[in-house]
Formats: sequence, structure tokens, C-alpha cells
Amino acid sequence: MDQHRDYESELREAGVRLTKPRKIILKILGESQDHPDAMAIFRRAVKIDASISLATVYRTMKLLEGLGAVHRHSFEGGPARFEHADGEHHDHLIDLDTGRVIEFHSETLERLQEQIADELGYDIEHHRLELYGRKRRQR
Amino acid sequence: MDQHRDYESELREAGVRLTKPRKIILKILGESQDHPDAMAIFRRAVKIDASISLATVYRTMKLLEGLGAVHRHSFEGGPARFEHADGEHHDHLIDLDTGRVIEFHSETLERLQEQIADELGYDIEHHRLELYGRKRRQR
DNA sequence: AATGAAAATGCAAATCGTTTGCAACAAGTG
DNA sequence: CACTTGTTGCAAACGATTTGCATTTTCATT
Ligand SMILES: [Mn+2]
Ligand SMILES: [Mn+2]
Ligand SMILES: [Zn+2]
Ligand SMILES: [Zn+2]
Repeated sequence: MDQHRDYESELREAGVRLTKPRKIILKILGESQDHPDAMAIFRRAVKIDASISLATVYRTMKLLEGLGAVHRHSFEGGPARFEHADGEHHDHLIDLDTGRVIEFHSETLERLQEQIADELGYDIEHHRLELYGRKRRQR
Repeated sequence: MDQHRDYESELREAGVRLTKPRKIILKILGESQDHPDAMAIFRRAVKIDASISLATVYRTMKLLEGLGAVHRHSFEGGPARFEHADGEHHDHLIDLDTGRVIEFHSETLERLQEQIADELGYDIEHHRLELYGRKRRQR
């Protein structure tokens, strides 16, 4: 139920200290349904504890990414954006007009990618699929 | 036959001046089979004309991208990399051990993407698919 | 609860890739 | 060849991210 519970134990297991800034950032990530960038996370964090620094947000994101607790995305143009890594894998469709990020998942697509890599003699470690599009006009 | 011939006329049509730096960069892009970044293009250009500046490389890449003459990629980590846009569309598989970029194309994959976007009510403007993997061990 | 070693923090400065202002310079037109 | 205007090189500015360092915290240990 409690989203960031898992995270905290994960951190513990990884042998990293559960500090105040980390708890706050973890909580923010757990509650975020969007894909905030470091600055957005920082802004939300400051509301909870004004002493947090942007550098710590960056350091924490890197740490969490390394632990596999968050995913980093680099959508066209902008700064890196993050999301908690507890859901199942999905890819993204970015609405070019609104900037909205829509998540989707296709098992067929995933398998096809693997098949392609396989034919090239490769094993996929990870991948990145981003569709950039606009809402189809009218009905 | 002559790869950069098309480019030069394209530039002409677009009403931009065919300057010395541009010709050189165009030639470099036409001959490149890899996906060089701005600095790599700059290094190659300097060998031809030592007076070329990195700023001009960046400006030219942006210009060419705007004209649809080159494609810009932002593979994981590194700086933007470019390639001439005269071939047919393809996606990339990046070898995590060597950094080598392998091109591939799957009509099925492309159609599947479109279908997914369609189901979400979107028209794809463009997309980005990158597979990151390692060569399958042994035979 | 007090101690101490090690890790993490905030701050400011540094770095990286890329962009930009501006004066000097070339491209293309006539 | 001359003129107009786009383009260049240079250096400084930028935005995002990282880093050095002195100061705080955490947390395992008394
Ligand atoms: Mn997502
Ligand atoms: Mn390519
Ligand atoms: Zn996927
Ligand atoms: Zn494709």
C-alpha cells in the first residue's frame, strides 16, 4: 500500500543512509504521477523542508537510478525527468501540443524489439521508445 | 550519386547561402557513415579548413536539422549526434560494450507504433526507438 | 543517552554541451 | 566591382548537472 515503504527498505538494504532529504524525495517520487525534472522535485521538496538543496536532489536521483529505484528519461529538448520504478515497464507518447506524457505498454512491441535485437545477435539490456505526436483531429 | 550534391541544391532552394563552412560540413556529413557529434564534425572540418569554428558547426547543424537535411540523436549520456537524412528511416541499436551504433528497420514495428498511437487517439509526428544491448555471447 | 567514524549535506564554484551578441567578413545580386 | 545582407569567429553567456570542501548527520557502538 504505502508506496515509499519499499523504497526505504531498499535503501537500507543497499547500505545507504536514510537521511531526511532522501526520505522527502522518496515521498515526493512516490506521490508523483507525472514525470518531474530535478527542479520540479526540488521545488516540491523545499515546501517540506526549506533547507534541501538542488545538488542533493541531483545526487539522490543518481543514487536512486543506480539502485534501480527510479527511471530517468530524456525527452526531446528538456532536462532529465524521473519517475518511480515500481510499476511495470511502459513506454511514452508525448503530446507535442500540450507536453503531456502518456504511458502505454505493448507486449507485442516488446517482443518484436527483442526479436529484432536477437536477429542482430544482441541481447537487449534496456530500450527507450518515445512517440511524439498530436491528438488526432475530430472524431 | 554524389551525396552532397542534393544537399547543396536543397540549401539553395531554402534560400540560405552556400558558404565555405557549410560546404565543408555538408561534405563531411555526406561521407560519414557513423553518427558524429558536433565536436567530431568540427575536428574533421578543421582538417579541411582550419578557420572553421565550433559555433558554426552548431549553427549549421541546427540549420540543417530545420531543413530536414540531417537528423539529430541524443543517445544515452553523450552529446547530440548527427547523420545525414537521405536514407530511409531506421532506428538504432547501441552496443553497450563498444558504443557501436547499429541501424535497423522493421516495417512491422513501425506499423505497430502507429497502431498504438492510433488507439490512444494520436497521430505520430516522429518517434525515437533505441535499443541498448550487448552482443549475445557465444554461438 | 553519549561517542565517533563515515557518509551525506549545502554551498559555491566548476564542468559540459550548446547558444548567442557583436564586430568583421564573405556570398550573391546587379 | 560595389552593395546589401547573411554568415562567421570569437568570447562570453547559458542551462543542466556535477563536484570540492567544510560542516552537519546518520547510525553503529559504548
Ligand atoms: Mn512513465
Ligand atoms: Mn542512423
Ligand atoms: Zn518498452
Ligand atoms: Zn522507427
